[in-house]
Amino acid sequence: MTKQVLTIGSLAKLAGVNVETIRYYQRRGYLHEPKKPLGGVRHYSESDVSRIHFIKSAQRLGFTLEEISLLLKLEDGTHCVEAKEIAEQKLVNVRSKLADLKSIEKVLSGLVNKCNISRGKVCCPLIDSIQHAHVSVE
Amino acid sequence: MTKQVLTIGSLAKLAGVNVETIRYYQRRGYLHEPKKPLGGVRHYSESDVSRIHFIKSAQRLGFTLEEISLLLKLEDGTHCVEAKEIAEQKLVNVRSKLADLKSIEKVLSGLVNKCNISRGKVCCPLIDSIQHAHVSVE
DNA sequence: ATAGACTCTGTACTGTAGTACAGTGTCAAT
DNA sequence: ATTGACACTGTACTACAGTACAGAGTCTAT
Repeated sequence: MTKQVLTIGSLAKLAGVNVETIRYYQRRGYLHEPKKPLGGVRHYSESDVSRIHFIKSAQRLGFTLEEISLLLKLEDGTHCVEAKEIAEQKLVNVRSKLADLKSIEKVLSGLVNKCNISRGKVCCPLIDSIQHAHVSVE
Repeated sequence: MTKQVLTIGSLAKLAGVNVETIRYYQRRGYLHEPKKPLGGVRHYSESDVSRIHFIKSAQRLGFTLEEISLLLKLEDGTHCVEAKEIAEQKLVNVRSKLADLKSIEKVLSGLVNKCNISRGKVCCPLIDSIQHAHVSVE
């Protein structure tokens, strides 16, 4: 891969994001904004592509941009412990969401089933259940 | 339970929400706004408490307010099929989120583990992994 | 009658992660 | 030399689900 010089448009295409997203990341400080050569356009490089890939991968793992920006500050690789702590925290977080979703799934499929059972009745058991049951997710 | 007359404040307390939340629901049409007696304050009833409980329960099940408002329009219980369809759609949705979270969990715990293994090394395997692996959630 | 609590109305702000767009400038090809 | 495609700057808007607040009115207890 040659060390190509990229414009914001080609960077966006390579990284698979919108130009506006790049500008947004720059505004928020997640991505540096290269100096603009007088009367010209800014140049970007492969490392900007990597950085955006990093951000996008981390987002898919459920990190917020704020958390990702923390991780990016540890990027030099000498803050393993801190990075691990952030990831562990996130893991706890993900597991709790997972548990929530599991009980939601249970309740919802129960409701849908109830609906199947009482075909033909006038009163909707689903709405009724949400109405009166203390549907809880704990 | 006596048929008490409620002010917006006591309704809020009973339903466990903020006064502003009630006003917000009214603005969005999720809750009716009772006529105001000339120079007085609006009156609410138990049925408003139920409605808010319904909304809150449905939110815990992952419905958005928009979807809940659909369900509320079917409230009379004669639209069971429609309600069921909405719930089934939501179930599909929940299951897909569940699958996503499960793979996130897997990747994340893998990363945290990697970190445990390579104690003492300078380069952080977690950041490195997110950087180079094509961490994907599919 | 006056203080304090509550209500009403309307508008603006919050966070999260961007997207949209107007107006201007620059560049490359025809 | 002009057209078309980008780039730049700055601002405003989006969704979602509320929260906050100012300024006015009203109700209740003392």
